[in-house]
Amino acid sequence: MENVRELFQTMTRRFGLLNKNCCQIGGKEVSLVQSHILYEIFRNDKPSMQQVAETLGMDITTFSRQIQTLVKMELVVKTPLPEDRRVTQLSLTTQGNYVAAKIDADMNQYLDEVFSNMSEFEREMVIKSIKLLNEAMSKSTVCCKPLI
Amino acid sequence: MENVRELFQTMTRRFGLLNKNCCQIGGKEVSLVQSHILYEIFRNDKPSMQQVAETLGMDITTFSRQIQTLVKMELVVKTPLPEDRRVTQLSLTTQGNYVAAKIDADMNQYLDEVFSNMSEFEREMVIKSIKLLNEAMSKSTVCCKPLI
DNA sequence: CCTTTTATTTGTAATTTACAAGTGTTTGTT
DNA sequence: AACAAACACTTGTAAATTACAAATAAAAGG
Repeated sequence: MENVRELFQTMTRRFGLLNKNCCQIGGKEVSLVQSHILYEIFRNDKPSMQQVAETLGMDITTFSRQIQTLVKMELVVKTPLPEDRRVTQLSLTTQGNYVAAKIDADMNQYLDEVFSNMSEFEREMVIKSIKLLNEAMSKSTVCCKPLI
Repeated sequence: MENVRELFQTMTRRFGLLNKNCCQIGGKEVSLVQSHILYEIFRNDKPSMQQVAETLGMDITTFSRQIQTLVKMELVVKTPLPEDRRVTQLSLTTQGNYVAAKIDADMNQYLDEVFSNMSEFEREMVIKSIKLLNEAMSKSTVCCKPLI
């Protein structure tokens, strides 16, 4: 069997590199971590700080500071949860939404381009595989539990 | 078509998380970036600074400082290339080799576990898909050129 | 030679990170 | 109701990581 780790290392590195470059939108410079945060707020409905921090595997104090930055950048808004005022709900501003959507679109465009180098059959196989992989990883006991 | 980006985002995040946790070996604490550097030196034969930095998409000055750290940790050795003394060849010390090999083994063990949740057929499909994906990404013009 | 290019390093300063300790809020116990 | 414990989040602080600009040192080109 070939070197499986190498395949994965190459793949994840390529995605990491991509993300690094694709986050300067409309005057706002967004870091890789910040784009991940925006993405999570984008796809969840008013998640709490803890929720997002845990999903991203970030230390909560680090996360707190990142959110402060994003609030200053006017991309994110914090509102206390009425039922439990310890909890902070996160949501995107109009601008934050725009930035998140733009990153999403760029990302999808890139993926489209990548897939354009494949046949229909291959494309479906790859997508099926990624799904399988995600499921299998979520079942693993080694580390990085499900988290979604 | 489903949300392809979401699949990829989840996948790469899971791998990122994994790497974060799997790098404390024999008294040495190795960061994610450092483990990537060790890996590249591990699998290439005496690569130059530039070579590795470019592969990892790192700024050369940042890379230079990381290498300084790894040299201090006695995991990496720098030797000037005789034919061109501007160039620095990188190699692993015995200890560096041990650390890199240990991370590699851990990583492979994790992947084995992940694959154990699949059938033989699925496993082959997934591996084939990752290969396809790497090829397709290397052909993309958007960003992050081949790099290997 | 002497200028230019190339590979790497340092000056500097901002950003990111995380441990420990703190604040404010809710829950549980009596 | 009162108080301790648990919880969600924030700050103090200090180290690690990052990257631009400028410096060094070696090779290549004219």
